[in-house]
This record gives sequence, C-alpha cells and structure tokens, in this order.
Amino acid sequence: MKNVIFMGTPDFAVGTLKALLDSDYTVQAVFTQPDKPKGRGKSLQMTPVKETALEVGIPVYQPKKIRDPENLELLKQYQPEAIVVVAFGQIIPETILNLPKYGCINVHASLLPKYRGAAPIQWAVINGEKESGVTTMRMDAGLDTGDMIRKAVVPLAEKETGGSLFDKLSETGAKLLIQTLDSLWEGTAGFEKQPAESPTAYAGMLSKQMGKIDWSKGASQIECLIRGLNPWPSAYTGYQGKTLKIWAADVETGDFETDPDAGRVPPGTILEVTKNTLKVQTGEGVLSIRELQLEGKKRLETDAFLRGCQMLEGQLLQ
RNA sequence: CGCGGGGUGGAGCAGUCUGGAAGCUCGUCGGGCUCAUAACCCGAAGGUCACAGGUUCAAAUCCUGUCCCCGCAA
Repeated sequence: MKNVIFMGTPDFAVGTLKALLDSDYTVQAVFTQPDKPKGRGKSLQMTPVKETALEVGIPVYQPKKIRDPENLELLKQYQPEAIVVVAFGQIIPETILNLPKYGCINVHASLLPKYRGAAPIQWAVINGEKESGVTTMRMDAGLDTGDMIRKAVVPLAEKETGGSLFDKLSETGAKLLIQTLDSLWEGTAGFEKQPAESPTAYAGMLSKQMGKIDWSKGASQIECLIRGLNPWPSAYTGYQGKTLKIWAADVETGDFETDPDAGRVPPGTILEVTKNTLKVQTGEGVLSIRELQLEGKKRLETDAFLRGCQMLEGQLLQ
C-alpha cells in the first residue's frame, strides 16, 4: 500500500497527478480549490485538477480553507503516508504538514532557493535566466522553504515563453515527484536545508497590470517580459487609446545609427514600418515586434496585422 | 442574464449609421522589366458578404433568432 493524497489546482498540477495515477501509488483523494466563476459567461468552472480526478473517479474535496479543523479530521481518516502538494493555492497548516509519515511533499517549479512564490516559472523567464528547473521538497511552515529532496535542471530555450517553460517543467516535475516518492519509500531520500535568504526576489503572483510595457526599459528587458507573460497575462501597450498586446518580439541587433531618429525620439515611438516589420524605440535599443493583437481582434503576425491596420512611423505606443 | 468588439474571395481590413453594380492592402497564378530581388509594370483566377427567417421593387447594409471568434472583468 502506497497511499497518498493529492492537493493541487491548476494545469501545472495535472501532469503530476496523472503521473501518480499511472504509478503504483494509490491516490486516495484529491483536494483542490473551490469552483469559481470564470470565462466570458461568468459560469462556474471546475479546476483542471478536479476535472482530471472526476474522470478517473477519485473523491474530490474543495475546502474553502484547508485550515479548518474538519479537514484535518478528514485527512486522518484516509491515513495517507504522504501528501503531494502541487500549486494548491492555500497555505497548509502545520498540523496537516506533520500528519503523514513522509510529510507533505511539494513540487516547486524553480531551482530553490531561487524563485520562491506563486509564479516561479514566469519570473525566471522575465528575469532572463539561462536555466530553471523543478525542486521537490518536504514542506515546512515557511513559504517554499522546506528541505529540498531532488532537483532537475531545465535549460531555457532562446525564445522560451512562460507557457512553453510551464509545459516543460510540468512534465519534468511529474517525473521528479515519482522519483522523490520512490526514494522516500526506499528510505534513500536525502534532505538538504535551504539557506534562509532566497537569492532572488519573491516570485509573486502575476497580475494583469505588470504586463504594461514600460518602453523606457531596455529592449532586451522588455523582450523577456513579453516572453515571460506569454500566454498569460500577456504584455501590452496602448495604441490610439486601445489595448495592444505584444505577443512576440525580437531585440534588434542591426545598426540603427543610419536611422536619423534612432535614439533621438521618446521610448515607445514607432521607428520604422515596412511590409512585415514594426520597430519600436525603447529606453535602450530597438525592439522589432513580430506578433501582436489589438483589443477585440485576433492575435496576428506583424505582416498580417499591418495589412489591415495602417501604423505610421512616429506614432507613440504608451 | 456581467461589459464590449467582430464574423465580407487564401490573409488582414473598408463598406453597414444615410438600403440600389464586391472595394482596399497583400497573397496566389500568368506575362513583362531587371545582373538580381521581398522592388517595379501588365493581366487573370478566386466571394452563398457566418447561418436561418422577416421587411422591401431592391439587403453585406434594416428587423428577429442561432452558431462561432476575440478584448475587459472574474
């Protein structure tokens, strides 16, 4: 008997849950966040983890607060040997952390102690990291501060996006968790303490607002932001009073000294418009927009976009 | 009933308010120019104007219903 309880909520957790279901561990029950109204019609929507659990007929619990004593009692009845927590979205009290024999095992999508917090994947991309990864740890009362058990390094591709890295780490995390559990059951697991201080800023939740492009920043910095926030919440700017999302861009490496305007116009100014390029002045360097989307419209490659929307050189994005 | 934008040849758009011959920028195909080209010139193919009803002499355009896409909000 290898009984475990699974706690998780978003897509990222689904890969791990599925890996568990395919393994010789028994998922006794699943805990996930309550359904919330989402989408255009504001209809109630199940969490991805709940959907998966229902497909295979595992009991699903959606406590508003995992802290409530009744949940501890509930968990006790299952007598899990370990609780697997992947992006659950609620703070788990110590009483629960200490309940299972092997503790609560968390899969965190960064190389701890870097990027503790809710959105480690995207922050790694935003900050232009060359590599990230997944860490499993035995949870303690702190936030992502538990003793580390296993790590897997994943190099970032040149055009890595939050979404693409998300997929990679989700897959990596699933494998890593199984390995981690195996080592726990075999008694071969090693625990490594984390330093008290994380070398990076806390990787807080992403917000729509942080996608607003500050054109006075450097081109390469903006490009990282665009990739990190793709596909959600996406980087955006304004064009003629409308929201303009920027989905992909390249840092322009060409020589712009020939352009008389380069470096002499305010950041955000459209420097050059050709059939399929859109170059924008930034605080440092020039950014060439490759894919964008105007409010209410579809996401388009620059050349398709320019066919229907006449953008003129000299206009300002803000 | 959360708010709003939109569905027009292969792509992106205009035309809808003020009904009356299918337009624009591209792409595709053929020809020309050129050392050459994503450049330029000439020509051609390709559309049940999302779908279904209704009003009208006449509907892409007005009215009603349905489907689908998207932005905001959550």
